[in-house]
Amino acid sequence: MPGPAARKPPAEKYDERRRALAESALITLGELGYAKASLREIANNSDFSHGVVHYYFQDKHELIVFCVREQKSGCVRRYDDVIAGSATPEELVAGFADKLVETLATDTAMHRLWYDVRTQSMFEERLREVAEEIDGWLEDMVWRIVSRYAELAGGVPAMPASVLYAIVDGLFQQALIGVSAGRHEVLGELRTLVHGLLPTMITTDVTPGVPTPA
Amino acid sequence: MPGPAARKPPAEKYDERRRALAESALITLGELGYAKASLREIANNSDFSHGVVHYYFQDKHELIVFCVREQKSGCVRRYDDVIAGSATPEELVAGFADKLVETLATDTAMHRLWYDVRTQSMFEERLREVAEEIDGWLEDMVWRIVSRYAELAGGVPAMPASVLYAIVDGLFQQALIGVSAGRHEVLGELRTLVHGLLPTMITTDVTPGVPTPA
DNA sequence: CGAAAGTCTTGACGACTGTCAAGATTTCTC
DNA sequence: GAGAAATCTTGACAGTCGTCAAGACTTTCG
Repeated sequence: MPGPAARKPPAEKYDERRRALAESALITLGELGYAKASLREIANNSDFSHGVVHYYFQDKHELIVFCVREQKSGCVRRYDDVIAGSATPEELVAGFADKLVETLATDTAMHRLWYDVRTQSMFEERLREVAEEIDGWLEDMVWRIVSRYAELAGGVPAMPASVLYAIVDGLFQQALIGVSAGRHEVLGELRTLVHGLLPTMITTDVTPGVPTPA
Repeated sequence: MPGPAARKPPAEKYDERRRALAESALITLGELGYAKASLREIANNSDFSHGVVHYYFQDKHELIVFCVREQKSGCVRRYDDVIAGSATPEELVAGFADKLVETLATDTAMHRLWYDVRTQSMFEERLREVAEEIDGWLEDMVWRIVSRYAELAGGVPAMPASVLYAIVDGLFQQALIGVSAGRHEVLGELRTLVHGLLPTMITTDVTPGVPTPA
């Protein structure tokens, strides 16, 4: 009985191939989006045939969820270097802004796909789990950035993590829409914006910030 | 030659029916989203048959664009009453927060659809025009709110319109995701958040805000 | 009333979708 | 190298989709 179950030879070979298929799929997914990326189109832009998907994945849904989770998992990790490598608040904010702008310009299609999946999760229950998981990763990432920034600047975050993330996400998404529409000047604007915004996200004296709800 | 061209009898009858069809379509569109709402499903949830769509609209795309533009056009207008009816900054911010929360709870499906269309506009060029148009409406709306708030409070907006909109939109979208997932407590949190956030969006003294990019 | 214009329903079309089974091909093991 | 296991290809399946044409029904108007 062939299939994904009962792996005998080094199961890593299987996982490796699985990952390779997912990486190929990401190209088409990022280009066409969740709804319009068919398995045949995904296979055409890769070295696989359209039938092999069901050898490595149960169905299209499992493939896409795997792809997005894998891609976003690596994306979130990239910011840890910024935190670890910054000794001053100025360094940290510059590193953060640069990374944001860099990934926005480089991985445009991947970010499009993420927002697509998150939006579809409002219509499809099956996507809700992975969307909430990744949203959590991103919120934690923003929180780590702002927390460390506050620490270096001798203050504390002025807003709860969910609010910080919502603001950064709103700005990033608007910039992504701009880049997707060909307005590449938004890249520089986003960098300037982050430089100006981060100081307002912490409290260094008695100035009150946005109170936490509930 | 029957068809949308060459209207003789009161053309308003035609427009009226067109609008009625669009309003019915919004039900299904809001429930299933842009991609999964088929013309047959749209017709099933209405008094029309699936073929009549091409009598009033050239194709599915034109129907959806018409639906979303019509819906959002009315949605944006609702905030003007808040501006006109508020005599103090506190009244304005309370009215704004209440309207946001109210429409979030009442028109959940419509907001889902809007974010869906805007996200799809990053993949489909044909959607870009209407998405940018509506984004402009919303940005103007937020700008009018904050401007009037600043005026009443004796200050000026601390950030450019695009940034104000991106922040409000980020918070609203995060709340929408929460409501769609059944976490209705985010409604109250959003209200509290807006109350705390609006004062930070204007400058009443020499405190500098976020500088405008470019 | 009756003809013409407007409105709508029905059914069909080709294209596309995810899925899967049958078998070809490759890789591994003894 | 033979046989077995793993991997992959191919082709077909049942469904769904947007579109449209043919004609039925309704309204308008002389």
